[in-house]
Amino acid sequence: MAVRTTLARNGTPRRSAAPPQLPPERPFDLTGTPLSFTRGEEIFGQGEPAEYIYRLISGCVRAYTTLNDGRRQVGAFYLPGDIFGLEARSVHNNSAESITHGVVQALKRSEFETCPPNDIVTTLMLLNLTTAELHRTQDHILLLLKSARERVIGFLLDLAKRQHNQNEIELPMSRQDIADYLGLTIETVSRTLTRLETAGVISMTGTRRLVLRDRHALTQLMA
Amino acid sequence: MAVRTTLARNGTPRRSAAPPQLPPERPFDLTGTPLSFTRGEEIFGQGEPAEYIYRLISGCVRAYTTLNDGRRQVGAFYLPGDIFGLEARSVHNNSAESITHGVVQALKRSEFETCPPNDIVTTLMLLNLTTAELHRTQDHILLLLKSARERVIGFLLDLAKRQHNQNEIELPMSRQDIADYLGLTIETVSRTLTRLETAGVISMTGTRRLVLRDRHALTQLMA
DNA sequence: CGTCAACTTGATGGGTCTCAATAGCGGTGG
DNA sequence: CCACCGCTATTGAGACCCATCAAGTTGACG
Repeated sequence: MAVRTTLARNGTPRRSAAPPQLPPERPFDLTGTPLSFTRGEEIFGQGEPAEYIYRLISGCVRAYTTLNDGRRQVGAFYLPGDIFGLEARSVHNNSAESITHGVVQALKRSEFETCPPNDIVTTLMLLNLTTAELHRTQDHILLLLKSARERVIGFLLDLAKRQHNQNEIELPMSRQDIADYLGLTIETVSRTLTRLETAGVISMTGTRRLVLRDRHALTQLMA
Repeated sequence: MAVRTTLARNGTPRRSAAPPQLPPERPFDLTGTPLSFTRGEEIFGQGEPAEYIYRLISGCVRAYTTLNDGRRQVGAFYLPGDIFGLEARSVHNNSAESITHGVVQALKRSEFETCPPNDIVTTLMLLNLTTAELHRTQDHILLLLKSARERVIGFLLDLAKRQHNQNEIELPMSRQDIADYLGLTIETVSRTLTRLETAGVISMTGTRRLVLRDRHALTQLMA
């Protein structure tokens, strides 16, 4: 079995902002207290009580699970505008870390989940968001069934769509992050990118930056 | 890439009971009109409007997605007591078929989702159920990352836990179903079961029936 | 007992992992 | 400004696991 991915990280710096103070009874249109995080900082950890839901304002966040054999599975990358932390009931079964410097808004669950008057509207919104997250996770499963090339292409196309659907893509995450998201090794990710570039369908304009040269060919290669 | 799993099934028999008539405004403790399904019958299909949520009374149900290349991914097996159809927003992105003869209760979403007085309590329950389904899906991803042996063992242990946690397991589903759930081929599933039996940790007491002989060893093999 | 589907078993090849070395990049200090 | 360092990414060679193709076996049912 595969045993090599990112093992337990060396140091996990702590939160860099004051604990959140949110105005009560205001759902997602609120301008809650922004929390600032730097590269590699943990936003919440596996096993911690799930008091908040988060909306990403800027930067990029990875949600991941650490397996008992030390491997890491990245469940999702979140980009500005995305809401995360929904998978939790009472405690988080995921960890979330900031990949870049970034800002998130935190929203206290207890303040709109249980009792009226916030009631139905917010809870239905939560339900919709959670259902959307469920869809994302199911799509992720479908990606994991495919070949390495298809996984990488699927990842790039998804990222392009979420980054204003342009052909220039920023990769805020490392190769290891991508590999752990796609269930591959960094070597396979790297090789696959090289082959795609050799084939002329993408161009690497930096290790964390690339251009989709031939979207039609890319979608063809997904078959 | 893998291209061989179950292709589009030959015939899909239609529903065998009258359209559901549910007493309005009663959530999950209701005794709704039971619908009867036979082996291979479709309960709902990809793309159909998602009017109902289902609770399985007896039998076994598979939820699956058909990919454009003809492959099939089984997302979940449901056993008596399980509630399914939650992944849908307006239309189903999954199909659900009865594997055995079975009975389900259907519950109309529109009757408790939108407006009071059913409001908060039922919607919160829906939210909890959907979150639980999200967890299941995330666990499924973790299973798909492992080796064939680990996937099969994980599948068996999960099934045992859900079947009153006894050591005798019924397999209501075919090898193809298991393979499509685990992202393997039927040959690999079959071989893996044979090897586990040779190793003495399980005993096949029929093609659809087996006994866990050594749970400790099985959990060890999961690492 | 014959037929068909489901399952098992075998031989082979390919895709990805593993191990290992090299190259590139960003930061820091002389 | 450049040399050095550490970390990340790339590239290569070999091994292994699982898919594929193909044949045989079992079981259900008329």
